Amino acid sequence: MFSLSEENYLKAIFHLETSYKSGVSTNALAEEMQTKASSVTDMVKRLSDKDLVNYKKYQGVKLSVAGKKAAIEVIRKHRLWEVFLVEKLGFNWDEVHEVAEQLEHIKSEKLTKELDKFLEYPKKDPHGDPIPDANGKFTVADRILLSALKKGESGMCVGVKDSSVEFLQYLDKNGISLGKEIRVLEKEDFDQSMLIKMEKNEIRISHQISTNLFIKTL
Amino acid sequence: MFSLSEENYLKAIFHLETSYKSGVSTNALAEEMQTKASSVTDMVKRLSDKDLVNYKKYQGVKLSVAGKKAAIEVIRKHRLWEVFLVEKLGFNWDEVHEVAEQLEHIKSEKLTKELDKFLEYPKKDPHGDPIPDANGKFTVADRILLSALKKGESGMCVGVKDSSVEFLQYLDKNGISLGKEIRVLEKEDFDQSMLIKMEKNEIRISHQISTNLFIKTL
DNA sequence: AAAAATATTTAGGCTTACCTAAAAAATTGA
DNA sequence: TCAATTTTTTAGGTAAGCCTAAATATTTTT
Repeated sequence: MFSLSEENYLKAIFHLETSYKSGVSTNALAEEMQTKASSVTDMVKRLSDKDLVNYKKYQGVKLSVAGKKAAIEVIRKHRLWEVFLVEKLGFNWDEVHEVAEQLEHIKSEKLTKELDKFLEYPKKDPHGDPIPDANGKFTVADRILLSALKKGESGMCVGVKDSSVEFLQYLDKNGISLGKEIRVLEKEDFDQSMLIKMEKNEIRISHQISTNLFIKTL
Repeated sequence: MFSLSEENYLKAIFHLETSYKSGVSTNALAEEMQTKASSVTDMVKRLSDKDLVNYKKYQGVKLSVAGKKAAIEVIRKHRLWEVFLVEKLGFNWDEVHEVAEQLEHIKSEKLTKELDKFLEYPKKDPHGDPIPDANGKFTVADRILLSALKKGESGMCVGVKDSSVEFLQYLDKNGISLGKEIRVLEKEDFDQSMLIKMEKNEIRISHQISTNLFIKTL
């Protein structure tokens, strides 16, 4: 079994690997883990000794097959618990992350399996991210950023890229939630801000907002 | 907040205090924690520095008010999670302890509160132990050991003293579960073994069994 | 291509929570 | 009571996971 810290590193590497194709750099990992580069080098060596990552000095890390499996298992648990918190305990989507960060480390195959069943095998977490199945399989839905839509185009809001409390509360405040249809009424060339229409409301949003909302075109 | 290890020590001291009136001894704590006496001395000093226990060299430890509050909070979470596992996820009563040992350390007041509500404020865990309320209040039901019953007396099975997998599986195998009525048909003077009647069955049980079953006389 | 800047690793320390071995205190019992 | 036994504490060490500061690689800039 893996320690809490090891699991968090594996998860972080997994997330960073989607952006950094050729190995995750020490600094990027340090940033993600909110720690110092020297601590990262320390841990990366330990993970490498356990064959959870492939690491060559000065060249960043990549998850091994075993490391990827472990990372996906943690992510699966994280997202299942998020669904539990929202669907069963009435948490709001901006309140679940911190608690799920703890729950994701509980070690019990039976617990994960039964929780999955209890929740009726959900495919997405409350932020629209896919939940890996018991074999670690999951498909990233074909979705694009709202910022990629042109004036006049529309789609359905299906996920958030940033799951921070601040962003989620901004969305709540503006009535933006998953499943709603969005139409781009105007797009400003200067700062990429948009005027969008959701149900009856017209909202002006900045580029930072539109690059953190996933849309599925119909 | 307290570390996982600190919480486990507080819980252990709490449980031992019910037997050891005048301070829990270092060796007893070491036994309970499955560790060495020297490690206990180490930790007890740390807990004392944090005013969670009162400790004087060679005189054992007692929980302070703060320590007792923390211990009860952990026990409350442990027992709520046990109820969740049995009632919602279909675990058997012999499968919940190990997982609850992990879940009891999750830190989120909201989670505990909402879980309690979701479970409809249960008063007892699957082993018949009382669940402290949000203020740490709980009443130990008036219950006695089956071994205290005399020939011809009867009562309802309301709890187990030993929650080990082995004991619980023994009970399952013999059809003994909480809520059932037990009548003492015979009691052997020599070894204190008993012949008991439960529903239609007569079962012979050893003293070790009867001293681990709690009974409520009607 | 060399200098400057940046990224990464190494060296040495710290804390928590454990360990063994030895010392000291408390208890038991002859 | 005082010697033997048991209990508890102290001393010194270990591993994980973090830190700072210094050294070394790599990359960028000129």
